[in-house]
Amino acid sequence: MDTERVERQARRHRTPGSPTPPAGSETPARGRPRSEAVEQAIVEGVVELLEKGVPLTELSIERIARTAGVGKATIYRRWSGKEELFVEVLRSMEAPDPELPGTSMRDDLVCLLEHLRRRGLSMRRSVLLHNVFAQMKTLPRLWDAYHEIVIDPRRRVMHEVLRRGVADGELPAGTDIELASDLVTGPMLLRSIMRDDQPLAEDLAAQIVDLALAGLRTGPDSRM
Amino acid sequence: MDTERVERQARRHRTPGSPTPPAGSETPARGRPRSEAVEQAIVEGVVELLEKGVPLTELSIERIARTAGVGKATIYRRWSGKEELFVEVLRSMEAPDPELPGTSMRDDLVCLLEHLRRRGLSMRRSVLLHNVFAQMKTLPRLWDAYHEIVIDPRRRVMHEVLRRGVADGELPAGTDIELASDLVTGPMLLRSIMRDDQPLAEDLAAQIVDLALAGLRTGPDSRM
Amino acid sequence: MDTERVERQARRHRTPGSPTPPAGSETPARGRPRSEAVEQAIVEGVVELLEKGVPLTELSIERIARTAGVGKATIYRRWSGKEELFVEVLRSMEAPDPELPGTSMRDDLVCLLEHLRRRGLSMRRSVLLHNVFAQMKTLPRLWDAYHEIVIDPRRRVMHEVLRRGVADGELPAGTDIELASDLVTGPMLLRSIMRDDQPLAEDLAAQIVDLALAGLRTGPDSRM
Amino acid sequence: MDTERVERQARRHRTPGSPTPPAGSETPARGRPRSEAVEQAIVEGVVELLEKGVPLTELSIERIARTAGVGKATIYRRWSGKEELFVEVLRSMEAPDPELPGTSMRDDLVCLLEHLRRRGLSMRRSVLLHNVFAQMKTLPRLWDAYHEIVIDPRRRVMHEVLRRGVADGELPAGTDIELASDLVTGPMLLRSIMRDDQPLAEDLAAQIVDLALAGLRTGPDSRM
DNA sequence: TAATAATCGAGACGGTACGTCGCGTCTTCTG
DNA sequence: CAGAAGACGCGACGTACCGTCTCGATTATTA
Repeated sequence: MDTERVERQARRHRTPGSPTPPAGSETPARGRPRSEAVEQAIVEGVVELLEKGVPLTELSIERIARTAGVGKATIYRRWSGKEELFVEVLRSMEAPDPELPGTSMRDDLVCLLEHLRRRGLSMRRSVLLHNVFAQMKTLPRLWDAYHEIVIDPRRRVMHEVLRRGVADGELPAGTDIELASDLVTGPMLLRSIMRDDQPLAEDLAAQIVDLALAGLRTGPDSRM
Repeated sequence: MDTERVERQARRHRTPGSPTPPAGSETPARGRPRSEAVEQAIVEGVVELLEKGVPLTELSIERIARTAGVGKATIYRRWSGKEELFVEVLRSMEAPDPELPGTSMRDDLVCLLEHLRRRGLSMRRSVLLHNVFAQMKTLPRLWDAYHEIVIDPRRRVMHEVLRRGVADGELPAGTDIELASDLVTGPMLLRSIMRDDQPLAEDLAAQIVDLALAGLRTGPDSRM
Repeated sequence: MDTERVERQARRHRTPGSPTPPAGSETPARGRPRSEAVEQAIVEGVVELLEKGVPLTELSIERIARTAGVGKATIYRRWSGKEELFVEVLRSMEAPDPELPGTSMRDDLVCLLEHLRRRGLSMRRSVLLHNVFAQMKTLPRLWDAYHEIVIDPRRRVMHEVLRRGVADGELPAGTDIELASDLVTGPMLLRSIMRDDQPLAEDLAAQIVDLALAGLRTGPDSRM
Repeated sequence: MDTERVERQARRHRTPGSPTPPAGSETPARGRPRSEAVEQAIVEGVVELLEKGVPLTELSIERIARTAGVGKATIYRRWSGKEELFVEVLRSMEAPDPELPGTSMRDDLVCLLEHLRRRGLSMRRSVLLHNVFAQMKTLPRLWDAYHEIVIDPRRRVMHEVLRRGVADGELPAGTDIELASDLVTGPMLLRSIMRDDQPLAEDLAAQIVDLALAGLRTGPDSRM
C-alpha cells in the first residue's frame, strides 16, 4: 500500500477563453468543485479596489485575498499569478461589441472609433484600465490575452468594414486594408494613451474618420 | 533598542535637468563631493541589465546597486527611487534630434516619422525602452519627464512643419494642426506599440504620410 | 459566500482501547460500516514511513493520507488528530510482555531490564519509536496513553518482583520499593535515551542490577 | 563595471559556543554591525512567551518576531531556524555550575544530583524547558548542542568526583566510572522526566546517592 | 597640518509581500 | 451512511526588496 504520490499533478488553471468546459466532460470532476461565488468575489474585489483608486502597485495578492475574504491559495488555485487574474478582470469589464449602423462604411468606421473613444474615456474616469493597460506590456501573458480577447476581434470587424467599403466602391480597389485600418485607429489610440491631460472631444471619432477619408491635402470639408 | 527616530531634514535630490549646480554656488559645498564615476556606473549598469534582457520587474534597486558595485544609499542619495533613476537612463539613451531635409513638407513629415519608426525598432531590438515605455504610465513622474524631454519637443517640430505646409499652400488654410499631427503620428505609434509581432516596413513612414495626405478615398497613388 | 457556520455536534471518536464496539450494539449502526482494511492501511502506512526514516516533523496528516491512499476526513473520522493516531501506532508496535524466569529476584530484575534494553535498541535500529518517544511530551494525550499502556504495567511488575524480594529476604525489610525500582530502571533509561551514540552492551542489564544490589561502596564483585 | 555578485556569500550564523569572536579579528567587520540589543530582545521574548505558558508548538518564528518587535529576517540572520534559536534560549537559562563542597565524595555527588533535581523542578514550574527538552530529540542540532553545552560538562565533573573517590579509597579500585555515574544520575533523570505527576522530594538527591553507595542488598542505613 | 564634514561600500534593520504547505472543516460524487 | 478527492479560510514557512540607519574608511575643503 505504498501509494505516496510524488508528482502532485501539475496545477491546472482555467483556460483564458472558456470559463466552463464546453460540453464533453473531459474528467469525471472528482472532489469538491470550485465555488463560482468565490470566483466572483475575487474578481469583483479587484474591480472595487481599482475603482476606489488603489494603484496597481499596491494590489498585492495578499490584499486581494483579504478584500475578498478568501485564502491566498484559493486565488493561486485558479490563476498562476497577478497576470492571469487581471486577464479575467479585464474580460469582466469589457463593454459589449458595438452594433454597426450599416448605413455606410463611413458611419461604421465612426461607430467603431467611437467605441474606442469610450474605452479611452472609461480608462480615465475609473482609474481602472488605465493602469492595467499601462502595465500590460510588462506582463506578457496579459498582453497576449488582451490581444486575443479584445483587440483582435475589433480589428477583424474594422477590416471587414473596410473590405466592404472597397466592394461598394467607397474605397479604391487595391486599398491596403491593414494600413487603412491603422490610419483611422492610430490617431484615436494616440489621443487616448498619450494625451491623457486633454479631453476626448465628443465628435472626435467623426473628425478622424472624415479627415482620414478625405486626406490632409484636401481636408475634411470635401465630404459629401 | 534605540526607538527615538530623529526627524532629519528632507533629502535634496538633484533636479532632473541640471546634473551639476549652475554657477552661483548656493552652499559652500563642504565635505567629500559626489563622485561622477559612481553616477555613470549606476546608469550604465541599468542600461547593461536592460540590454541583457532583464525584465524591468526584476530591476530592483538592490540588484542595480549590486551590479554597479555601489551601496544602496548612494543611489537614494541621488534619486528618490526607481522612477527618477529611470528618467536619467531614458535621457541618456535618446537618439539625437533628426535633421529635416526641408525640401518639402511631405519629406519633412516622412523624416519625422522615420525617426519614430527607428525608435520603435530599437525598442524591439534591445528589449530596452520596450519595457521602460511599457511601465511608464505606472510611474507618473517618469511619464511626465518623458513627455517633457522627448515627446513634446518632437511634437512641436511636427506642428511647425505642418504650419509651414499651410503657409506654403501644401495644406488647405484652416487645417487643424493638432489633428493633422495625430493623423500621421498615430498609425506609426500603433504599429510600434500594438503590433510588436510584425516588422516595421522600410518605407512605412512614406506610406503613412502619403496615404494621410491623399486620403483613403483617393489612395496614395495620387501623389506627385 | 456561505459564511454562516453551523455548529455541528461534536464528532465522537473511538475509545483508545476498543477498536470495535464490545457487544451490545449501542446504536443501530446504519449506513456503510467503517472498513477495517482502511484502519490497517493508515496505521501500517505510518509505520512504514517511520521505518523509512521520515522524521516525525514531516509526518503531516496530509502525507499520511496520501501514503495510505486515503482521504483526510477518513483519518479524522477515527482519530481527533496526530496524537491519538500515534497512540494506536505505538500500541501496534509494543513487544509482548517478558516472561520472568522466577529463579530469583535478581534474575527477574535482569530480565525486566533486558526487556527495556531491547526496546532501547529497537528504537535506534528502526528509527521508529525514537522520535515518537521524543515528541511524546509535546503531545500530552500520547504521553498519558503511553504511560497507561506501556510504562505503568511494566512498573507494576517490577514493584511486584521487588516486594517478593523483600518477602524472600533478598532485600532488607523496609526497603523503599519505589526508590529501589527507579535505582535499577533509571540507569538503563539514561543509557537508552541520553547516550544514543554509544552501544548498549549485551550484559548491561546484569551489570546494572548487580551494581545496584551490591552498592557502589562494595562493587558488583561481591555477588554470589 | 560588471560586478553583479552571483553567489550571495553563504549566510554565516553564530557559532554556538562563542558569542563574540575571541581575539584575532578574523574579518575586518564591514557594514553595520548586528545589534546586541536586538539579540537580547529576541531571546528574552522567547523566554517570556514560554513563561506565559505558550505551548512550544505555537512558538512560530513569526510570533517571536512580532513579540520582540523585530523583522523575521533579523532572526534568520542570526539563527538558521527554531532549533538554533532554542539552543541560545537554553543556554541563557541554564543555572551556573554548582560549587562542590569537597567535604567528601558522597557530599559532592549529592550536590551534583541536587543541581539536577533543581533543573527538573524548574522545568515543571516554568513550563519552560519542559517542552524544549521534550522536543529536543526531534531537533537533532538542538540535541547535540544541549549535550555539548550542558550535559557533557556536568558529566565530566561527576566522573572527576568519582575518580577522586576511587583515589581516596571511598570506592573500590577498578570501579567502572561510567556505570557508577549512570547509577546515581539515572534515577534522578527518571524521576524528573517520567514521573512529572509526582513531586521531587527535598532529600531525594541524598536518598539516591546513599542507596546507590550502600546497595539495595544492604540499604541506605549502613552509611557512616 | 589638523579638524571637519559629506561621501563611499557594506550590510543590519522593521516592514510587506511573495508563492507554498499543512491544518481541520466542508462539499461534491461514487459505492 | 462511508469513502476518495479536493476546495476552502487560515496562518506559518523562509526569501526578496523596500527605504532607512549605522558602521569604518576615504576625500575634499576650511581653519
